[in-house]
Amino acid sequence: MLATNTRHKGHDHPRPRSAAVVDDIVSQLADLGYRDTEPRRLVISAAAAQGRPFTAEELCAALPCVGRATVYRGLRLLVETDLVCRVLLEDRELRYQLSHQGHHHHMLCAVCGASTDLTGCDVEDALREAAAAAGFHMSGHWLEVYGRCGECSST
Amino acid sequence: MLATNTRHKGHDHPRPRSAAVVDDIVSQLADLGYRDTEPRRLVISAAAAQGRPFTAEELCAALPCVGRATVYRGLRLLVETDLVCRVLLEDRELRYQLSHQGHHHHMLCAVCGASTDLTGCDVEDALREAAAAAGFHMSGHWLEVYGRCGECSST
DNA sequence: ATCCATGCAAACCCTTTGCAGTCCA
DNA sequence: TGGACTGCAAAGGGTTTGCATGGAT
Repeated sequence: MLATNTRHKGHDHPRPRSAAVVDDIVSQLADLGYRDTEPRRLVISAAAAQGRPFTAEELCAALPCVGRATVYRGLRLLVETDLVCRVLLEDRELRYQLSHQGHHHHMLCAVCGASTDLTGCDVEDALREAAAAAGFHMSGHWLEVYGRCGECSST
Repeated sequence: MLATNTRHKGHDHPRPRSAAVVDDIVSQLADLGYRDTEPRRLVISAAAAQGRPFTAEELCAALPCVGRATVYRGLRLLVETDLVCRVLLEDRELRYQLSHQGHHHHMLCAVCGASTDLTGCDVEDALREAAAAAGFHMSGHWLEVYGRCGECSST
């Protein structure tokens, strides 16, 4: 559990990386017509501060000053706008994480809980072909990969 | 919705296919030390009668004489013993279906709701390799394929 | 005769919603 | 200023659990 807590609203000194991330997300939301509000920024900031996929409940706990409904609404908005993606653990627990945009999948470490993007893999095409071979027209899919990340494998 | 309602305990005439399925499952459960009870058979039978992935709630509705808790417990037991597998729809609704055993995935038709097994596809190896390339040791995965089945594509 | 399995209802967890007040644009 | 956003608390749905009863082995 890294204590990677991000200082929010540090508009004076060289701001922590995550502040830029928050600004970026807020501006993307603004482009879509969504308002820039304090609670919203807090949600985004807390989400960005998480080192690994988090639950809505964890965000609520991390933001005692923000209403639970606001956290959920914020999260939903972020998912809908593709800024945050959902991650499903093996036990079907639903978690979230900032999206690195574009279609990709996650490799979830059972030990440390970290999520690593799975890219450069054409599973998708293989899937589509296999489905087509069975006369099925694939339009989407859901994939999660479980196991151990490099660090946790070596220890 | 076929009215493929199985006569339970019809040990007289040539029994419907599903009765054999039920007997088979019950005996597998027996081997594991689980009792052969009427409610349990009803749950299995109802599950076998479904033409496509079903929800726990649907089973409850189909079995008004069986307690809701019993349906849920039965379903859980069947999943744990690998006799029934879970299916996750795009909207994250959880459904179930009798397992055709062995590892496989499902192609879910958005139109008719049918589920077809996806086999003869080495997605798994491709995945494992792609993960390994990133230093990740894959031990499991979750995959659902969404789209239209052959029949629904042609219409 | 055991102990597992059942049924009911209440408890639970997670998420959404209604509504009045607040605040950005 | 108006409409979006927020917070609270209450409602919601889907699933699990406690406990006394019933039934399989």
